[in-house]
Amino acid sequence: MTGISGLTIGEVAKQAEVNIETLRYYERRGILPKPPRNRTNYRRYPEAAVQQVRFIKRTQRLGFSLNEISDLLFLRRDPKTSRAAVKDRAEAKLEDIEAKIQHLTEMRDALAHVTALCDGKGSIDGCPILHAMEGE
Amino acid sequence: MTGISGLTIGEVAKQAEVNIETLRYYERRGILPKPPRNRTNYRRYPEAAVQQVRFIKRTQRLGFSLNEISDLLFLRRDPKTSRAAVKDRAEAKLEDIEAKIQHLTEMRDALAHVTALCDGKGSIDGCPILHAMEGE
DNA sequence: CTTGACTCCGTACCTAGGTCCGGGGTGTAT
DNA sequence: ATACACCCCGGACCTAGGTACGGAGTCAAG
Repeated sequence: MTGISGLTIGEVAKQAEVNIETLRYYERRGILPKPPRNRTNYRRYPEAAVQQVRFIKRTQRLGFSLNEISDLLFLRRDPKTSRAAVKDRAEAKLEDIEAKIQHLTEMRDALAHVTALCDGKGSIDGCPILHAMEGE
Repeated sequence: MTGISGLTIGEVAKQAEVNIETLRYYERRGILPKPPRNRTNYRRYPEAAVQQVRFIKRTQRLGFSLNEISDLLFLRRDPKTSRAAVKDRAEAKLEDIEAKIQHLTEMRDALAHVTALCDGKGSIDGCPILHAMEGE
């Protein structure tokens, strides 16, 4: 590596625990700022890049998509943004997640109901689970 | 249409409330049996096809993927299959769904926690939600 | 006999979030 | 100086479950 300081893509990947390809993908998506390049066109990331990637990953774990994270990052860059705007995003996402939980809970209940019909004995012929899936 | 009886793909699609393309897709996937063709190579479905498609859709709504449904259909075709085999699939799927609910519930709690940090007042600078997403 | 709706087929496209490939250049330790 | 790890890039590939396209053939009604 040339003397100029900064982290290589491999170092960032390792520290942030993501794949190198993921970093290049985020850059293409515009979700991670393009880092400066050295003499031989290698990316040289500032130390902060690791934190930025961790932010993305943490926010993803809270249920946000990359598009939504991108949106949050734009908000963050604009000093005119109010905290309420961020809070709104968070609350909307919370509702999203609750709707998903609700949906899965309904699926679980329906499936548990169907599963309970069967004592697990006998041949498939007349299987009450399949029967339930077939009929109304 | 030629005199030979049976439903056209459009009729099945309409009755089963799916897209025509979906029926052709299921056929390619091997999840819906290939129907006989008439003189001009049009598919002529038996009446039962509508029920078969509805079975697939209902089972999907219970959380099964098309591969898993395919698997269930193979089980159903084999008279040596025990009901226990079907019940096992159903219980495994139930666990899948419960794991998903668990995961989403953790996400929801974490996000609710973060959201509660913010009173929605003030500018984005120092926003406690973003702050929480940035730090540990 | 023509028109409009329906069907055929293979293939491409879509979302989301990456991951992998291949051919090339670079950095460094021995 | 040579081996080996690292980096560059564009583009293809992956899962899942479809949906859309486009050109050609067919059907039923008027």
